[in-house]
Amino acid sequence: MRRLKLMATRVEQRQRTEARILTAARRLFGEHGFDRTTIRAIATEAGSDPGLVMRYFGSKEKLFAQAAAIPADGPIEGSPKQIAQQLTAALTDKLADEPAAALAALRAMFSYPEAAEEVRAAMTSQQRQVAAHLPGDDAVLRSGVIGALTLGLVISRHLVRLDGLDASPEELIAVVGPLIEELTTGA
Amino acid sequence: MRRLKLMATRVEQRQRTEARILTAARRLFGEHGFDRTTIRAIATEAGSDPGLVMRYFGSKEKLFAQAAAIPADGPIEGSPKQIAQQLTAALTDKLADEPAAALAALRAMFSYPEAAEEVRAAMTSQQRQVAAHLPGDDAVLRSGVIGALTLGLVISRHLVRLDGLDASPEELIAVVGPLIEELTTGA
DNA sequence: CGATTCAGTCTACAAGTGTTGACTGAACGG
DNA sequence: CCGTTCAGTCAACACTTGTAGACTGAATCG
Repeated sequence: MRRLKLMATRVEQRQRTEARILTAARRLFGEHGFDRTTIRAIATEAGSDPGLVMRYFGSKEKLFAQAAAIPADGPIEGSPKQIAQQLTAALTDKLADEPAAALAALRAMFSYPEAAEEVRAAMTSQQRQVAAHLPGDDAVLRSGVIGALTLGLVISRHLVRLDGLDASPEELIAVVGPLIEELTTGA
Repeated sequence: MRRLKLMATRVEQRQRTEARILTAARRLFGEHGFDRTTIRAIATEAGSDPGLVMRYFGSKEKLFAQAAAIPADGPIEGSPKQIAQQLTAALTDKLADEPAAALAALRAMFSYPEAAEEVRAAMTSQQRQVAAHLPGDDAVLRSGVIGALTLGLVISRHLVRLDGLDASPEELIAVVGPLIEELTTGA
């Protein structure tokens, strides 16, 4: 083994660098949005080079697509009350920590059309699943309101940092949970 | 009167041109956000010239500040139920038409810090007013949720154009109204 | 070991940006 | 009527951006 302990094999090195770039990209896209985040800034934060970022990810748009993929929620099924519980649990997660990738997508959504489509697709898909299991002829509308409420809460807490929403996730759920249950059952 | 009927006095001409620029700015800022809207595009849409836009408004940021001012809602007062009614009425307006200025502020909010502060200020001010009139020791939290719900609905309807929220304002209010009343009274 | 691949660096370019300043002609005020 | 003001136009600037390509040296492989 001629290799020093600080060195690594090429594939390891490549993976590490790509990972560092992706992490930096998520953080910066999430903090400043798509347009205000430059390839140069990402490269600097990752301790790398703009040219390398381009070679590894092809373009700024492709890098964003990889960095800002929205993690899908689990499947939705069961009775309205069970669905309410699943939605509430998912919301608790979203309120608890700040998923950098989703934040990047959310922040970019309003200035970068592709990101808007990403968010739209994620919300529409979930909404359809939910609506299919709800009673009442306004099920689609009610599930849409659930989506809007969720979106508003996440944005208000993580992006706007609205006063009053900086409570613990449990306190928030104590207030919002009943609303969601009401929306699912249609009372 | 030497002046032709198509011509106008200087102040008239100036006011007209400024108005055309502001209208164009609102539309483009609202549609594409702050960064992706160029002074050149605004000038072209207004049938004017970039240099003129600069001379009249000083800078792109100042133009945005004038174009994207958020109209304040009326004062909030009365019993919780009255407040719920006032909030619901204000929400109906926001859902009915698309106020170009507010949309511009909303869309820019996530990539342009000054716009975020504008939205934050508007929401915080309203939230404080509301919370002061609500019962319960979680009044601040509940009024925050009202703000988040409102924000989520406006964004989902006008910016994301989520399926299911394209109902008439009355249908939407029929679903959301009870939630707001519940949040104000604290049931 | 010798040839090749490839991670990483550096420089340069073409396009687009906000912004400035000079210029033109018509409206204005005395 | 003449000098001044000012709306509107045009061309250029300084700068930043994404991106491409040449180059270097170490890891890889037969």
